[in-house]
Amino acid sequence: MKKFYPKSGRVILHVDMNSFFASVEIAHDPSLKGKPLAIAGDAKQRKGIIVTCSYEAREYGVKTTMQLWEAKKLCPKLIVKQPDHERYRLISRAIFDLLRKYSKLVEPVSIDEGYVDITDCQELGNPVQIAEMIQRDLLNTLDLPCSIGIAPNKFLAKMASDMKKPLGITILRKRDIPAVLWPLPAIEMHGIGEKTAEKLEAIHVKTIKDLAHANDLQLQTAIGIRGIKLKERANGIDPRKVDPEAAAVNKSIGSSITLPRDISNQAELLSVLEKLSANVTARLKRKQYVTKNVSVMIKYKDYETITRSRMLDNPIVEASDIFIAAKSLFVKNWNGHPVRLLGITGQDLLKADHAFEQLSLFTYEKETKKEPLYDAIKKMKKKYGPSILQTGAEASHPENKKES
DNA sequence: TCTGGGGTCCTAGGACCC
DNA sequence: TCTGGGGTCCTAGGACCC
Repeated sequence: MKKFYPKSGRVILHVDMNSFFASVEIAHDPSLKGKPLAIAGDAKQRKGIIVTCSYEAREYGVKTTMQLWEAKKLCPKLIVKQPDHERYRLISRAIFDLLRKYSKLVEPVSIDEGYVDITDCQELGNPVQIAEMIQRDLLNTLDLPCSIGIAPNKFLAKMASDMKKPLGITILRKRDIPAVLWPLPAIEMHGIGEKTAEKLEAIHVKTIKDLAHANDLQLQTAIGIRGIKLKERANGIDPRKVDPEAAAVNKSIGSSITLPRDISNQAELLSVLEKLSANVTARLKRKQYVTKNVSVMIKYKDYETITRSRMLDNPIVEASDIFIAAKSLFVKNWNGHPVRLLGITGQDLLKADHAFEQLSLFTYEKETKKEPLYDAIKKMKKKYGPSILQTGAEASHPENKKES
């Protein structure tokens, strides 16, 4: 069989679900098939923006982040559904399970896209055949369309999956770069947004080709060290590995809400913070994290936004602890003006079992010197749940030894 | 009648230490 | 008697992505 790539090269797929939320709703309720459908929040709650929409809706000019009223003006027959994130998460899990049937090297990037390294999957077929199988499989078993990019690295695979939608399969080889990638405007590149595009424009970098050939020093002056990385990518260089573990680890977990109306009453705002604390706590616990840093975000009526954070002496996870930290940050930094949005984020996360090691040391040595270590451990278990791993100290306690 | 909510990564400046 | 140089940690904000 002919090889698509030299033996030394990698073969990476980027699988990108097409208008994911809308497609899930259509799969769930086939009567929506072929109709203009948009997923949007409740306009009365000031959340009326289009999150995703079906391709039929796109034909009317409906786009993501558009105001709902605007979309309805463009497409009066637009069907609108509120997002059902629970369902999307469930389906997402099924998608990645399906991908892992083809290769263990699957790295979810977001709820609806991920990379698959199929370098060592030759026995399944050539790369295009594998992509076709995956695409068919997703369509047959979950009724969901996707686009797939095939390339020797992540960046090119990502760019490739974007080129044909819906239900596309696109190969982007290194030798295709000058003809296929370089003519695109720089802002089309993954990693370049509006601001960066403007700065690049100022040094006459308008296309990906311009970026690929740009002067290093000029680039660095214009957009910093990132510029060099982006230039490498523009030249088709991207050594990042497909890392199945990467997505398994959270760096932060937060919860925020745009209030139904602007609020300047402190008691009301604090009660919102309390709910946010409970939400963050629930999610930290579900994923077995504790946090060493709490940050509060306040967006005022005029969209001015501040974030204030603080490192904590001890990692925490209880809603009451998070609320205390958030409240003190809020009270100290709120300027009294009407608030549009509040958010709380736990940053510097630790896995609860790992945090426990730190905590026991800290607590034992600094706070509860008198307390026997195994009593401290019992408290920790009560606080963080039975999921906490046994430690050497606990295992060696007489009470735990009689079985051995 | 003002773009939601979930994230990641990077940078710059100050504090502090050696 | 004006004071170098390096390193780490922490905080705030910016940019980007889906």
